[in-house]
Amino acid sequence: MTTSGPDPEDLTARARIRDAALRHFGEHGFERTTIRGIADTAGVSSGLVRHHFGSKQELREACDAYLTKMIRRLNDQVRADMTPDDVNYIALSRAALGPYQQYLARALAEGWAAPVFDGLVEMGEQWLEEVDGKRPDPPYADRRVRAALGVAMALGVQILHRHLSRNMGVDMYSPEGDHLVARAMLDIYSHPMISPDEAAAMRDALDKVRGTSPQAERVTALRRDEEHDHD
Amino acid sequence: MTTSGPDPEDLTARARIRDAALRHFGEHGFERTTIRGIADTAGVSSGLVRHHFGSKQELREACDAYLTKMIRRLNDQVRADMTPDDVNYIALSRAALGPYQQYLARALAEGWAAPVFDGLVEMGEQWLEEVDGKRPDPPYADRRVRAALGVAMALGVQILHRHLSRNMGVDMYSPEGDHLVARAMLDIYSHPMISPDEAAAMRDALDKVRGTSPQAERVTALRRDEEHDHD
DNA sequence: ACGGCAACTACACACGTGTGTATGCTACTT
DNA sequence: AAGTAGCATACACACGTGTGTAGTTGCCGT
Repeated sequence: MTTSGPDPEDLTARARIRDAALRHFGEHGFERTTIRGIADTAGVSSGLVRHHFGSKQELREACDAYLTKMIRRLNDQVRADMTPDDVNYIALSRAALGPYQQYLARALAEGWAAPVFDGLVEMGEQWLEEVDGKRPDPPYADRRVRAALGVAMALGVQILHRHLSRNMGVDMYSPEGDHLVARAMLDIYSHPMISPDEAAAMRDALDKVRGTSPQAERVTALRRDEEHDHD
Repeated sequence: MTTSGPDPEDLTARARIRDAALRHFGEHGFERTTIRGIADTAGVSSGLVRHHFGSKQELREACDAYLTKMIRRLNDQVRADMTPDDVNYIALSRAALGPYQQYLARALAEGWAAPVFDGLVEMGEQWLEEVDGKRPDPPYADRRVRAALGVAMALGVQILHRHLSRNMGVDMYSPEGDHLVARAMLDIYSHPMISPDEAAAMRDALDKVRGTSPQAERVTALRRDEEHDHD
């Protein structure tokens, strides 16, 4: 559909604009991104951006829709040819999202791209459905909630990549950084951070107190302190 | 220091502005936040904001510094009176950050507030130092990297609270939502998502291939597909 | 060949917003 | 009582940026 661009090898202008928007939104966020900037990288005039996508808002929604479709396709594919020894579908997802990770992280952090998030949750849910069978004890919480939390945690790593890179000393997206992250993630995912008995105790405490906790006083005390010394 | 405001019960104007800025930045992000809006909620004129803090940028940095100091104090306190049965320092941190969670999440997602993040990593590192002793096997990765990843993951939940609330059906910051999240988090933290043997296999694979993986082809295939059907 | 439609551009407008400056006001000091 | 320093306000300017509109090119079907 649509006509071919000046060079058949190249993408159509509309696609180029979309890609440029993806990059700009991802790198600078929605607000700081200018339509003129997008048009510039796409090699078109700013008016054309408006011509194809009605407004800045609609352009972003188009980006979301594009990624949503991609996620859904990825979902189907994973669901289709998932083999037992191919457990680290996480790595596959990350690789597939590839250049759009940045945009995805930004958009999600800004509260948008809901369908994308939900798609990921759906994937996580399917995965949990399979994994839950191997568990001896029943899960504490609803599967969807756990899936959503898992997705949010995984995305947190992407969103905060700057801070992570700084703390690691190497860029997270460089080969070394990626390797480092993968190793650490593997370690985290394969080891419980809380022992079963501790967890049980905390669960009891959680279901019991529910309202005011002994920590509340401490917190308020902390905040009172801080008000005294000069800002 | 500084003079007392019109009402000694109230905070000084400077503090009120800072708090208002914290709220505005947290709710709407840096770009969408206007100085006039902050001044409005603080009950002062926009000029006064500029008078106290030089510019919008400096105001944000002041907010960061304020939170950094608070985090550091929290760090010290936790380090001081941490008792064995008081493992869930996470809940304490969350409670202490309280109304600033929103700001923190936004600022970190936008790449700022580096000292705050580093402070949290430091706390996580200390905690890991204690926990690592109980482990039978040596960790796969550097402690700081694991701490940083843990912090990023925990913060991801805060940053993506909107999406989580939507998927849970209740507001994450409501009592019910908080309870739900706490339960699920407890479940996640107390159960490894990957079994030890799987982890070992994946670790071997990870250290081995390193370069091109069999997934690469699949991914490119995925992306090729998507280029054909009309946008 | 020609009309029409879509792709694309250039230009201008309106508005929000950060920032600068001049001015009034209050409270404390000597 | 007067002066002075800090607190607070109002007003105006400059600039970026989203959006609207008119105009131009080029391709395709009849």
